[in-house]
Amino acid sequence: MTEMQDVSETAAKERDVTDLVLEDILTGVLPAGTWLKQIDLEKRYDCTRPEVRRALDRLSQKRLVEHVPNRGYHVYLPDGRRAQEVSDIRVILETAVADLMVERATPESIAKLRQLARHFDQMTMVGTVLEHYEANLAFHRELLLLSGNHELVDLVSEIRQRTSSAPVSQWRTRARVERSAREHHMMVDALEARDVAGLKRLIEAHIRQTGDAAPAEGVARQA
Amino acid sequence: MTEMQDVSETAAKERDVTDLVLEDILTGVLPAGTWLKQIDLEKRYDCTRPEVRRALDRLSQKRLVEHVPNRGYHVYLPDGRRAQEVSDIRVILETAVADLMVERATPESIAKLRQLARHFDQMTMVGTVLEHYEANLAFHRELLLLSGNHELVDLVSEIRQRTSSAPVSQWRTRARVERSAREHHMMVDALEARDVAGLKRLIEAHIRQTGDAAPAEGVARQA
DNA sequence: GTTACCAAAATTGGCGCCAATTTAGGATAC
DNA sequence: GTATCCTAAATTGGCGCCAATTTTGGTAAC
Repeated sequence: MTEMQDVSETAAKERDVTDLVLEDILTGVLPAGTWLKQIDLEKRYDCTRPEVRRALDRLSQKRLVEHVPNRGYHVYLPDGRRAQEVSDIRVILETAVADLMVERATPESIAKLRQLARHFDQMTMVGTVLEHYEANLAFHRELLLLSGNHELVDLVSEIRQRTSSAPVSQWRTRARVERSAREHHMMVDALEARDVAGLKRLIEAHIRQTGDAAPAEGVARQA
Repeated sequence: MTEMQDVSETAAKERDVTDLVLEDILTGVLPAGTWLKQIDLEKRYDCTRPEVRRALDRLSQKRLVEHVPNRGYHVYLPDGRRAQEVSDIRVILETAVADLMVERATPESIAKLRQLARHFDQMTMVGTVLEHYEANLAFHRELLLLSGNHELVDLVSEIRQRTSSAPVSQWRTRARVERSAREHHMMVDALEARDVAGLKRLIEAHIRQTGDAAPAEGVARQA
């Protein structure tokens, strides 16, 4: 089992326990399969028993941890099929509104997206895993926000968390991260050029993390 | 405020409190805006205080009730824009996999869908609001299941609950319900005829509850 | 040496009490 | 007669204790 000493984060004292546990799962501090003992969490986050139980209940509702009656809670083991299905859903949702995003993009929103893409670049160099993760989240939130559908933004943020360890562990390789950073800028380019088809292709490749986003440049000249 | 007497449902005694409250919200027993006092719920469902609080916390995570600190929980007021956005999301998701559904449909699955559609018809005549609601849910679950994406099935079931009172209250009109029943059968027809475009059109009209199942070329049109 | 059983330690989870905050009603002052 | 303040009732919500179940370690029997 993983070490579970009290880390005494006085700065993070006031934040919600659920978020703290969530962060530690997403950043890989609590690896998949780990049994989350209530006493350990109580000490680790310096909180009370009911707070721990509320957090665990919420996370099990979000399907991030599994609850086994009279046995406890443990972090979900990576499920290849489920991860694939979540990716499929994200591709459907995020490409479906590509035309809306292009339609509603303004110079101001494009500038903001560029800034967020650059911020992600910076976090690649200096920044914790969590800051990096949140920078990525912020970029995609802002991009989706262009669709005008706030529920969609929240929903994607939600299901994105469902494949916890998989994407974060993939980020461990620097090559992968650097390509993600480049793809962010390419998406903003496609948006600026009002290239819907190219944007869709980029989004799909970005989510699937496959290499083939090749013919984006060629189509970009149209419109 | 609504009456909150103990209904003494001995049959439903063993079920989870969360589901019981959820049902009462979805069926309109607890109308939008109602303040859910913990003491009342305790008596109504014959359960303990912690159980009530867990249920309320879960429902507020699902965004079905709103939590106001030191004030309590109340059923979310209907939000037209949000309902519209959820509908848009459902249209995107359910039409996106129409081709997969046609591709994977077998004589057996079509027969099962027919049976579920007929079951919905029956519940139109004899059956409580809840049974009716669940019959509808069962049909759509089975239909979506054809896509092979289990996560998608769960996700749609989830977001379907986010517009609680709106769809159920619309069901109050008999004409609306009867058209829904007819549309179910038409969907199975389209599935059997392997008519992907027609199926998509039907699904969109069914979700949007608009009469025109004619020319819906785009996927996610927004007002 | 291995297996089965029993007991002790640990962990989960149900439940109720009490403090803190809010709300409503009444009394008093203007 | 009305507005304001103050008090009392009601409600929320934090917290800890204890019973029930599981796990683990040791011992004895085969």
